[in-house]
Amino acid sequence: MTDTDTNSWRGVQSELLRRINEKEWPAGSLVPNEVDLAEEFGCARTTVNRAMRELADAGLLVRRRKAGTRVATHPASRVVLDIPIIRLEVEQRNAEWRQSLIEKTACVPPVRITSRLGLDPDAQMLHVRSLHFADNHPFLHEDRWMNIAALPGVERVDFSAVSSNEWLIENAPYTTGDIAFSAMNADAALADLLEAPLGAAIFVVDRITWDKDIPITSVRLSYAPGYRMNTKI
Amino acid sequence: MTDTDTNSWRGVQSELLRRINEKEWPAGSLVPNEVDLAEEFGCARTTVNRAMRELADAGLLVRRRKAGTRVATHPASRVVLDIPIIRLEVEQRNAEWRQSLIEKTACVPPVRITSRLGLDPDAQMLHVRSLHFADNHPFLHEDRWMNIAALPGVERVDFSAVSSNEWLIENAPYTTGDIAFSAMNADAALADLLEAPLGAAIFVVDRITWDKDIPITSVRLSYAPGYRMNTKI
DNA sequence: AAGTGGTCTAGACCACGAC
DNA sequence: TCGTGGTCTAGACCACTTA
Repeated sequence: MTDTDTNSWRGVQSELLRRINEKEWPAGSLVPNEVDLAEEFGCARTTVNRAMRELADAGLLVRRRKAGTRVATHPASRVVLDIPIIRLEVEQRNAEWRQSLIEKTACVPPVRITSRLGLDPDAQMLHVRSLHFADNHPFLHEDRWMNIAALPGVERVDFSAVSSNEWLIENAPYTTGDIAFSAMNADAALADLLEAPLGAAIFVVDRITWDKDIPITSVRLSYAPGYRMNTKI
Repeated sequence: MTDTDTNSWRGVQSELLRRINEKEWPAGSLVPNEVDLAEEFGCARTTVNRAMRELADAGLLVRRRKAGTRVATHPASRVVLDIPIIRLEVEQRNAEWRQSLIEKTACVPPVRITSRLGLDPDAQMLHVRSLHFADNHPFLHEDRWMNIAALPGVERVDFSAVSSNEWLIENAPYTTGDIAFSAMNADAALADLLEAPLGAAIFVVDRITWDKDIPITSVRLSYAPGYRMNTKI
C-alpha cells in the first residue's frame, strides 16, 4: 500500500515515473505493454492500466492502441486552477466581502459579445455590472452579460442581494466554457471604480459559458492592481 | 458504449451529472452508495466507482468512507492550463521562433529569490535572461535563476542555442512547483526590450520549481502586451 | 491480420472514520 | 462496530490502428 509496493497502482506509478525521470526510458521511446509490465511487477493488468492512464492524463505518456505507449517528448506541464466564488475568495483572505450593484439593464449587447456567443445580434441580454469589495477596498469589477432566454426569471433577481456570480453558479449549470487571462491598462472608468491610477496594470479574466450549445453568460472580471492568481503544480 | 448507456462508465457519469445539474440531487445531499447505484444501473460497482471518482476529482462530489458521497455545495470550477515550451507556443501560432540571450552570469541573487527558494542567501546562482521572438517581434522576456548545485554542468550550457526553458524541461525533472499569474506595468527596461510603451500592461507568470525539496529554478515570464492565455473548462 | 490499449465483470479484502 | 469507498484480481470482449 505504500508508494514503493509495485503491486499497488501508486507503487507502479511511482516506479514508472522514476524510469521516465531518470531517463531509463528516454523521451520518445516505446515502453513495454501492459501485460508485460503487469508480469514484471507481479500485479494485475488493471493495476498497470490505472497507473499508466493517469500518467497519460498528466501528459507524461502518449498511448495509442496497437502502436503502444511512448514517453512524451515535450511534457507540457499541466496546471490546475480552482476558480471559486468571488465572495469565498475574498473571505479566504480573511477579508469582509460586500458588493455594490452598478448597473442592471436589459439591452442589446455590443456585437463582440453576441458574435462570440453565437447569438442573434438583435437579441436583448441582461447587462449586470457590480463592484466587489474586500474590507471596503475595491477588489474586482464584474461586467456580465446574461442570456435572458436561457435563464428564466433572471430579470426579477435582486442582484444587489446576491452577486450574479454566485446566483449563476447555484442556478445555471454549464457544460463547457472558454477562459482567457490577460493584462490591460485601466481606462478612466475602471481606474475610478477600482480606485487605481489611470493606466494601472489590471489582471483580467474573460469567461464564456455554455450549457450544451446554449450560451449562458459572458463575463469580464477586472481585478484591482496587485492581484495575483496562485496555484501549485 | 455511448454516453447514454448506463452500463459504461461514461454513461453512468453523464447520468450522475444530469441528476446533479438538474438538482434531482440537490447540493449538499447524500447520494446513494456505489452498490445501490450499480444495481440500479445494472453494472458492476467498479464502473460506478470510476464514474464517481472522476466527478470527485473534478470537485463535483465529495466522498468520504463510511460517511458516503455528497454533492459538493460550492463547486469551484476547475480550469486546466497546459503550459508548453515557449518555442512550441510560438510555433503553434504559426510564427517563427527565435531567442536572443541577454545575460548569463553566476552571481548572488537578490534576497527575494533566495528566501522564496529556501537557499543560503550567499549562494551563487546562475542568472539567465533572454528574449523570445515570434516572427521577429518580441514575444516574452524570460528572467531565470537556476540552482547551480542542483544542476550539474549548467554553467557550461550554451543558452543561446537552447533556451533555458527548454533545457530545463529536458534535463531537470521537478516534482512540485508554485505558479502565480499577475499583471504589472512595464518599467523602462522591460518596455525597451518588449518594444512596448512605458507602463504598458504586462501579463506575468512567476514560477518556482523544486525536485523533492531541492530548489531548481525561479523564473519570471513577462509577455508582450496583448498576450492572452486561453483554455477551456 | 494481429497487437495494443479501453473497458467491463464478479468477487474479494481492506482502510477509514462516523456512530 | 460496521458501513462506505479504495483498491486489487483474473478473466473477458472489444475498438482502434498499424503492419
